[in-house]
Amino acid sequence: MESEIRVRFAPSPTGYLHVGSLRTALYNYLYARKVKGKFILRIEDTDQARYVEGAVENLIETLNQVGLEYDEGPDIGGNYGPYFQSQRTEIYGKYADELIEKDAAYFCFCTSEDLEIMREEQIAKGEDTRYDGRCRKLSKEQVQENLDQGKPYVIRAKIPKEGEIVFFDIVREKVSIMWETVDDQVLIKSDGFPTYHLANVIDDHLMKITHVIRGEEWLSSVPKHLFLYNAFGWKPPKMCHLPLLLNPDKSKLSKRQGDVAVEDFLKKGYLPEALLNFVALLGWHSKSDKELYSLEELEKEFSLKRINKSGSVFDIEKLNWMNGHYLRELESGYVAIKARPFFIKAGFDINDNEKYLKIIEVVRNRISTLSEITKVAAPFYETIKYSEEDKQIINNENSQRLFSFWLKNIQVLDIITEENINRLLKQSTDELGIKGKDLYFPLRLALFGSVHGPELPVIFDVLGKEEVLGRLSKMLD
RNA sequence: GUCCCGUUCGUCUAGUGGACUAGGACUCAGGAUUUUCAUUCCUGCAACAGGGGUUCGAUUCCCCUACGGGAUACCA
Repeated sequence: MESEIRVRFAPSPTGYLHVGSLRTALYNYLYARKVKGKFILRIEDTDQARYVEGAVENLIETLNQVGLEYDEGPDIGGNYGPYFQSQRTEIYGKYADELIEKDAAYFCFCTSEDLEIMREEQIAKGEDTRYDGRCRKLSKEQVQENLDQGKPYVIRAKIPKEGEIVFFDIVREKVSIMWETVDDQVLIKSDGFPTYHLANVIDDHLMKITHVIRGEEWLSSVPKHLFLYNAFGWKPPKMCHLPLLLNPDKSKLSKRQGDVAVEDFLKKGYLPEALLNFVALLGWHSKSDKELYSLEELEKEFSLKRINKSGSVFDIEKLNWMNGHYLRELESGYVAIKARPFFIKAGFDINDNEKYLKIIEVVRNRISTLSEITKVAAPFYETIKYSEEDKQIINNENSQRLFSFWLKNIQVLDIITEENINRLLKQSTDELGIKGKDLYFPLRLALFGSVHGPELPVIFDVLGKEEVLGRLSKMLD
């Protein structure tokens, strides 16, 4: 089992699942499934200041809703737990000590005020703002003395001052960075918690992670991480940095310019199938021109090698189209289930399941998100309100003759079939001399409240004889 | 500012030196189907950031410039 591929999705619980994170989670998931490896969820909650109540539950809930199942994680356990970093502080402390022993890290007693002053001086001199390493020079005795006095401290990485580090990223290929541009990163904060950089390296190693697949914003941190792997004598995982998701103005996708929370998309009536498919295409493309994929198909097709390098704009127009596509193509029973909350919220009585399913079938190809569905279905549930323009058509002499004719002829019918309707349509033309728009528009207006809309037999079928009669007779007032 | 990464139609992208009059998808425009609308189908508009090389030949390789983004925290 040494060769088993293990990847992880490691979000910090700051409130909700971001669509960019969804894409990262998806790629991790897909790669794991593709190579029959393991997909792990780990919560990076080392920042106590950013703790958000309920964020983890929310994150897990959203992941469940879109169907991204993980093999190990905080709520389901696994052999490499705990999966909350906040529950692993002792582990990090131990390894930090090891780093000190190996002279790969050092105690730093600078206060945030000290740092602030240092930074201002550097800016004034036009220098780069980096920790100047003053605490590196502290002797063992001085350090011990400070420690004994109970002075607050952090532990910093003792990053090399010269030379260059070259590493290979699956997406970026060769990347090289000069050590002198890398800061002496804080590893253990003064509250005793580790920073992301330390925790992530230790956990990835302990959890036997083989591939780190994450956003591009981490690319410049890789040297810090590689430094740690090297100091510990560990083999680093393969790196794979994903191109960023962008706002329409090409800046990093943010809340300010629209929805970014997956739960909000779900609430608005985007289907998991569409969300996943759409997001999969942001940065990845199969060899073929195929763009419509189910999760299962993606699991077979996906490959890290075909991830591209440049950031992608999150184009809501295409998402809308894709969502509409799934609304039309997926099994109608499934769409009916997904649509149910929207009908309930609109106050529509959907207890008549047969009618409800018929309506779903009618309206689902007229919308791109479920949030629009009740508006389209409303004429089937509510009393129709007419505009002045509508009333003109309704009160038109021909229209009135038409309504009387249909009322009379439908009353005598046992059941309304499509044949019946077509026959009456023909009779309307033959006997009343009404045809074309003069025929269809008034009828659709009477029964559906709009001159445009579904085919007449469909409307009759959904409404049923009694309701059709009721609506027709209302026209004669 | 510094470091790193990137740059093909408006957007998502195909393309790894000749098969490119640069292909697909979304959007948009036109048409067909339909009593209407929606769906569906067809057609069209639209791009290799710029400049130097390398080469018989560059979208493809190298360099420079421009532009964009990311990172520069005791946040992740």
